[in-house]
Amino acid sequence: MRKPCCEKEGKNKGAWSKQEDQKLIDYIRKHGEGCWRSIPEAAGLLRCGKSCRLRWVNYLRPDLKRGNFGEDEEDLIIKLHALLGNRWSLIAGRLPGRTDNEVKNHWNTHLKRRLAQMGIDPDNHRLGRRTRLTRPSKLLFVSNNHTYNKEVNSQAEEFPVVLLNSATDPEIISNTNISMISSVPDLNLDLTIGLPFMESMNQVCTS
DNA sequence: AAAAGTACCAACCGCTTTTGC
DNA sequence: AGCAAAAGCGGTTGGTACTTT
Repeated sequence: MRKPCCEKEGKNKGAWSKQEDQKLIDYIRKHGEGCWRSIPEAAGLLRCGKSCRLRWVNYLRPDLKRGNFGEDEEDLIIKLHALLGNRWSLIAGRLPGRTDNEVKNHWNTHLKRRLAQMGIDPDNHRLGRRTRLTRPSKLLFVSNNHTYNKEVNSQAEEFPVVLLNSATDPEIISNTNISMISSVPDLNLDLTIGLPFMESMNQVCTS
């Protein structure tokens, strides 16, 4: 049986009070983010270190943006999720002032549903069978170094970008009427993972 | 006006990874 | 190299606010 992360008897749980927040802020301003396990006692808090860290990282940090997500932020989350999956900390790292928890919550409550309504499977970012060929849409392919925009059906209806992340996706490309492939600004993602299907994408785009 | 349903998000839990000895 | 402790991460839960019936 795994030991609890810390001794929890006598510790507070649940929502943080204003006083607790202030104690943590004051302590970290004075001493910085040292050892989380020792912070509660040093700061005079009846919380475990883990809870303190979470409260600071997700809510109290001064560099947090808060508020609604902008369209550009949502686009970026969708793009990054297609590439990285549920790697929330990596995704949040690309969104200044946003936390992994915030990004995860926003994905689960807004973006996931939005994609599903568009007929896109939010888990793999692929169009569902029924919608694939019947709705005009704009597809965006992203690799480490390149992005490719593609309109399907040539009708200019504005759809948010769709990302494909599987080696089997070029099948979609060959089955649809590509009217235009154009380069869009590089995202400078600096990602280390490789996407094998991009080789065939390059062939499609240059032929 | 009240009850039921839904949406949102802060916080927790437990597993994995990293760090220090 | 191996172990334990600490930190980090992602999934899930629970409370609250809002909306619908």
